[in-house]
Amino acid sequence: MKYLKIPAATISRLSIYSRALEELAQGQETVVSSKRLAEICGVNPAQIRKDLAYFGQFGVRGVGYFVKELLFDIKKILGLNKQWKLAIVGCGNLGCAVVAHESFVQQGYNFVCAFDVDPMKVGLKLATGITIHHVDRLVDVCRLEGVEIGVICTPPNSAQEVADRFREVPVRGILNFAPVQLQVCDTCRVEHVDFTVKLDNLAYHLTAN
Amino acid sequence: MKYLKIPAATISRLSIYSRALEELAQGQETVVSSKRLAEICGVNPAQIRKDLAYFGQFGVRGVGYFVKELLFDIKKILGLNKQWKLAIVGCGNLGCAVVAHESFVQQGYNFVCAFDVDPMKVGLKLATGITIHHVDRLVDVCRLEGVEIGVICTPPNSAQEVADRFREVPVRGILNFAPVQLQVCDTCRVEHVDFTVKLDNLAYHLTAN
DNA sequence: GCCTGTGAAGACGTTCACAGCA
DNA sequence: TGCTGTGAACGTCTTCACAGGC
Repeated sequence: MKYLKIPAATISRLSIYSRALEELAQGQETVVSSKRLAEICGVNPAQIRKDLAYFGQFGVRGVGYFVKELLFDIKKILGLNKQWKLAIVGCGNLGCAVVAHESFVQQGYNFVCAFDVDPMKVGLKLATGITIHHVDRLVDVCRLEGVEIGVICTPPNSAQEVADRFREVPVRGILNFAPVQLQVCDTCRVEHVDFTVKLDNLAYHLTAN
Repeated sequence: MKYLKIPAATISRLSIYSRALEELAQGQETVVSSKRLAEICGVNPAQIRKDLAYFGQFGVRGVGYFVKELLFDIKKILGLNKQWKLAIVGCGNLGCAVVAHESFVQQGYNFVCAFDVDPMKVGLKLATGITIHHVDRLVDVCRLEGVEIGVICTPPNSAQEVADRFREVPVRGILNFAPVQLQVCDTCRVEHVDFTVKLDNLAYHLTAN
């Protein structure tokens, strides 16, 4: 596996395919062609075959792909065949929404601890039962719990500080919801969920013509 | 303007540049070079110059760009020199977080109405003062308010239905937070904010080596 | 000397078209 | 016949390198 450089877009699409396959599996479908899957996901059939080809041969010529098998294989490629331990920082509406996000638990993403700066929130429990710690205890608690991925849902001006603490843990991956570019070291990967950029894209395209 | 096909990535970067310039302007900086701006945004300097070149000439050779002027120009390009009217559907944690998102108001994005299916929520007011309507009234209220962009924060299984209603309004842009591929007509543009895909990307890269 | 603006080169990703196989 | 797997063609985006101008 992974002999070649895999396009970033391929990984994102695998995630989409996995979601579509999950639907198909629930609908009792056993086989799917690249054409069919492509329609569901809104991509080119050749794209799907190429994406999969980076990782091996999963289909049967003249037939298609077995839904459950392919789903299993894609999840394995993505690293979803294990439980991930996550920490959330910032327990406002957004933080709560993220922790509660149903598809996360289902995919093996477990929030094992939560942090906030607000003394009023410290000690309270989130809906999932985890207790909110003060952000000053981030490094200790994350080490203790074996956190692998940090999620930042703080206001923009404290996001970098949080990232620095995550670095100290160390945490190897950060999902950042704050609208700022984070500075991190090479051993830490950041994925940025940026509402504003997406909205600006809409504004541009609705303005353009 | 817009003589050529503009790469989608260029538009997203303009949004990033605008954010960085906003920071610089607040820091009382009057001039910035493509090199400096590139460092802040984590891109190649030539990239910035190329991106801007699609829309005209904004800099001064030997000097750089005037921060405020460039900020103004980029905002105009993105269509942020007007107020946008948005509607939110789904007033759970995520919906509330989105409506309250500070940078939105600041950028001219105004939520003028809100909807939910839950009868317990209908009639309540959000923090910003807007009243929650039942989603059955979506088409009427959106027309009345002149909504231009719809934001979907519902669970995945009702997202398509909401998109269909938005189509009836009609709304020309949708920001979708639900983890499903929406089917819409050509005249409506969808931007998808997909947490799960981003997390899966992290999982993949933390697993890979 | 310094920094923008830009054609040309290069890297990258997607789509095509068909060989290979059930 | 039908659909996958894949080299080759194509198109797009990014980076380089330098001319142009302050």
